[in-house]
Amino acid sequence: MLDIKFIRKHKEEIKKNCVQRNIHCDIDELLALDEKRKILLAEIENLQAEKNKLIKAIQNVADKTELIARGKEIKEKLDKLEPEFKKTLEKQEKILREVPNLTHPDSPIGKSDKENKEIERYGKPPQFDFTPRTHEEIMNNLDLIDFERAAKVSGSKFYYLKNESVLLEMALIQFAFRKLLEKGFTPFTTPDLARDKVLSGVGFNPRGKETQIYSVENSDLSLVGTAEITMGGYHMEETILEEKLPLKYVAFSHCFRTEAGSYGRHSSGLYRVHQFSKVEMFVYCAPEDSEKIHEELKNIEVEIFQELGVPFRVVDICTGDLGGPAYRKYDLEAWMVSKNGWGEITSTSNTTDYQARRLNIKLKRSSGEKEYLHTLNGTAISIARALIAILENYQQSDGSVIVPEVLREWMPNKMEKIERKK
RNA sequence: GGAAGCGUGCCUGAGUGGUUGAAAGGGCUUGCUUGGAGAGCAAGUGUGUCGGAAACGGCACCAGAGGUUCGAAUCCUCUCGCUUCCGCCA
Repeated sequence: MLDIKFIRKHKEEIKKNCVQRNIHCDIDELLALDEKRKILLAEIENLQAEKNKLIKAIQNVADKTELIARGKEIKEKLDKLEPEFKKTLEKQEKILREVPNLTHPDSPIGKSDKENKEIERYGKPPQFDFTPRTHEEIMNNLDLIDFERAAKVSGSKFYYLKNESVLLEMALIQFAFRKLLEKGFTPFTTPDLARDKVLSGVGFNPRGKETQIYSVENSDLSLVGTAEITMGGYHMEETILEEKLPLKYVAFSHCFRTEAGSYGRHSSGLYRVHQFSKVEMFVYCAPEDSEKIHEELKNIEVEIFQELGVPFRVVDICTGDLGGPAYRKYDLEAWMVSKNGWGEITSTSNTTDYQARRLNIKLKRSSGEKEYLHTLNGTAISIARALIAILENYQQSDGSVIVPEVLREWMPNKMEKIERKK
């Protein structure tokens, strides 16, 4: 959420930003509601001031009937104005929540992911001297996954991992946590459900039409789509001392996505599923540090996937593809046989104070001044996507798969290769 | 899940309808005192929002949302959270 005062002062800039980010919201309507809100507020406050004076006066008067009558009048007026004020405020906030964050000046301008800009590339897409398999074929062949029975138990796009893929998942988690611990991050596991107000604070719309979020009936809880939600909510309604920043957290959680409306983007296998595990980085920092830390998060992701040894590139996400909260976003995209191209494996965003304002998280300077802090998030490893990248890039002509060297220490007997069971 | 109790400022804690934005103590800040520290003394010490160049002033806030009343931290309802007891359970 942006500061309404900022929007008042930079109306044209905000409108232009909405257009570039391909988000439709009526800024004129927003400002009109804001004006109305302020007028109503002034009226209400004047009445309340009169009321407060009356309350004091009434105590020193013998015959209270006249003043009580006046008090009743004031009350009636307030009873009319207050609901109107509330309604106006709600309308205003509804629009305000839809206004996207400002955009980093270097973010490429563009309408869709086609205009994202590649800024770095590591490794080369593998040259196979055989017909490479998709991860789905590999996993079926090596008995690493069971979609059919998951469909029976939970529905389509759910899966059981099985055999070595389970071990790989745990190895990836261990690998990611050790890496982040070395870099001074504090480890967490988080709840997999969160209150709707946390979801919307972080920037997710839990119960809208096109929501990606599963909600629990008869409760205000939803299954989290990412640990960004629980880690962003972690410090909500708090003020953090400047000297404690930055707070660097790494969290494991399960992630649940309805993938509603994703039919046009059909993909088979593990690429787009209803549930997966993820190790997520989340940072709270002072505003002046967020750009630098965003680069750090990107570089950590690069380091992780370089060590995992899969070919990938880094893209700078263009305005039309940024989503609401992000000021700037980088994705890592690995080479995938199943996509015959690049597929997203991580994403890191600088959301500046957009989430912090909604979640009411401030920092207190040593001077005593308070302001909203900045939040950032980034994927360390998203297991399903990482499995795709590893299996498809490490596959051998005989159908086996080499285990990336950095993962072997977490595998039983330092397993080097996943082979077909006898 | 059942029962009971509780939720006040940075902390402890008073306050059960009216001059309480809120006693008292602690903490913290500043000044005095001291060779220095401590003790002591004095003053100050919330947030949000609106108006204002500022000084300052209005309004709101005693978990949150509603209600009763001329008037609510105080009464009523609901929600959230915490504590204790019982039940259940990985």
